[in-house]
Amino acid sequence: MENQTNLLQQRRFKLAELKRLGYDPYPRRFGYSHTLGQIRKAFEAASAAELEEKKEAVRVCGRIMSMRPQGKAGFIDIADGEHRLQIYVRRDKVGPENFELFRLFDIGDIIGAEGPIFRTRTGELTVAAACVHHLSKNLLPLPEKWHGLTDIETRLRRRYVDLIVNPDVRAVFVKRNRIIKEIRNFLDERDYLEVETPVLQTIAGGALARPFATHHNALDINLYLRIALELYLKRLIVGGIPKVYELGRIFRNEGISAQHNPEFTMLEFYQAYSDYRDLMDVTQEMITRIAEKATGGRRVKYRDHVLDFDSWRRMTLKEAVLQFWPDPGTKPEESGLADVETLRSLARSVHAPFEMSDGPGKICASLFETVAEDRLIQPTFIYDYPAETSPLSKTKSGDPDTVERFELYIAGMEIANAYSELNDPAEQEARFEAQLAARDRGDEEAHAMDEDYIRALGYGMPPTAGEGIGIDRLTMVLTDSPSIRDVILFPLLRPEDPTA
RNA sequence: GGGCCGUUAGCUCAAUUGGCAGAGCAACUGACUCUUAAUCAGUAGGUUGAAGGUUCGAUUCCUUCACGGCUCACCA
Repeated sequence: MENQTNLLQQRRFKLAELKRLGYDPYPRRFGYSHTLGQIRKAFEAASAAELEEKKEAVRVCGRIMSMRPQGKAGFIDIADGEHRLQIYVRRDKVGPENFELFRLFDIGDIIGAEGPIFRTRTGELTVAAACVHHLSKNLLPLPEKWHGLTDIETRLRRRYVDLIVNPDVRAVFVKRNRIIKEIRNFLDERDYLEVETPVLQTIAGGALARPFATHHNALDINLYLRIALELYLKRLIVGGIPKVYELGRIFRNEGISAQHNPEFTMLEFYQAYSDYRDLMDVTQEMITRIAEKATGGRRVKYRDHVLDFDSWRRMTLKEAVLQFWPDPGTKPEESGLADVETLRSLARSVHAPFEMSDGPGKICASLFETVAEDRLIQPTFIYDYPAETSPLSKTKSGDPDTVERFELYIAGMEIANAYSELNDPAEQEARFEAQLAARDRGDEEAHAMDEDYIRALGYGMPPTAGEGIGIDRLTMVLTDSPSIRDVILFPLLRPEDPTA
């Protein structure tokens, strides 16, 4: 702590020196001629002789990343987070007064420089400073230049420092932005209308999850932060908007892990006159295009795997259970996956969790998660889910226990979830009643009754299919990121210990 | 929430069985006008995450707590 105080004092002293010498320590603006990227683009190809002939003067600015002083001269590297550029400062070029200013510079300071572009003997593109400017002071020293900042906790808590010293971090978030832009392009081209629906809701519906609770003072009502976008978007389908989407933050009061952050970004899109099979085709086209645009190809490295977006698979949930069954000796017949007793003994044999109150559908879903989910590395649609776990989905014709629903798995993670939307208000009401019964039995994540949503269906909703895509997880897959924290700039952490 | 692991200088890391807390970079002073992990000489920097305990002596062993990582549970 003492040392940090010393470092701080030294830098504060230099700040005072700037003032004493008549400089504004925090000037208001700096007019630059080029960004560092523009410098690279404009001059990277030019030879030393060409640059020498043109002597093109530039004004550039950025943060000092390293300094190599040499008595009456010195080199500094500045960076803007993406590009670096070397500045060469000579006392006989900038003059004694400006050279004194240069000598007050610290690594981490924000500075400007003006002068002609040239190449050093070693070929490095460099600004030969005619004058340097101090733009902002670094009081807290940056991490060292070799190992940088690696401590995960510090990187997340001080993401600004992480971004300064770890260029890969910025690249991830640039790619995340490209993914989101490409989603909008894809949907906008196809005439989906982007909308915004309430984050604050009196009933947190559309998914099975525990919500965050809050309170509105003037109305004196309890509210929840939304756990899904679904029910409002389907109200808009009722309202006659046949293709609609929202890209927004949702909030779930659940555990935190490498795949879960309490707030995360979801795309949900709905289209009338379609069913879940139509959405599989749309999804395959959309995800393949995004992968290609964001990564430059259809084969994408993810950890130890190469994901191939040219070979998608489709299989039912039951087929997946059978295909990935670990022990040939106990491998069940497909018919056995409908009988509760058989399912219970199968679940015990592979240590799949279940409750005695669970029906066959729920146990079958548990079997899937235990034996198949991790193995679904290549893009795979798993379809036909048990009705028990899907209160908003339409059942398959002739099979009331199965719903028209699929999930997309990539790299062992659930990336998307879609279904043919239940649009029969009477059946929807009955499904909500069944969820209320589950809630009474202690299931905190069971869906709440939403009378207004039933009423909306009462006005008539066309046959509709809808889908949610987890943007954070999709970004993980396309940026080779092992943790969701790598693709969220400021993931939720406990507050720092104030006594530390 | 459970289990395991971690926390030492601003950053990255050492420290023998429990026996003087150290290095590199950053910083400070000096030298150095084409360096790029610049170089050379010197200096300073520590309540070892916090609080207790055992001990002649604790970075090291024990207990509790804080924060983080991995993992399981839950979920997307």
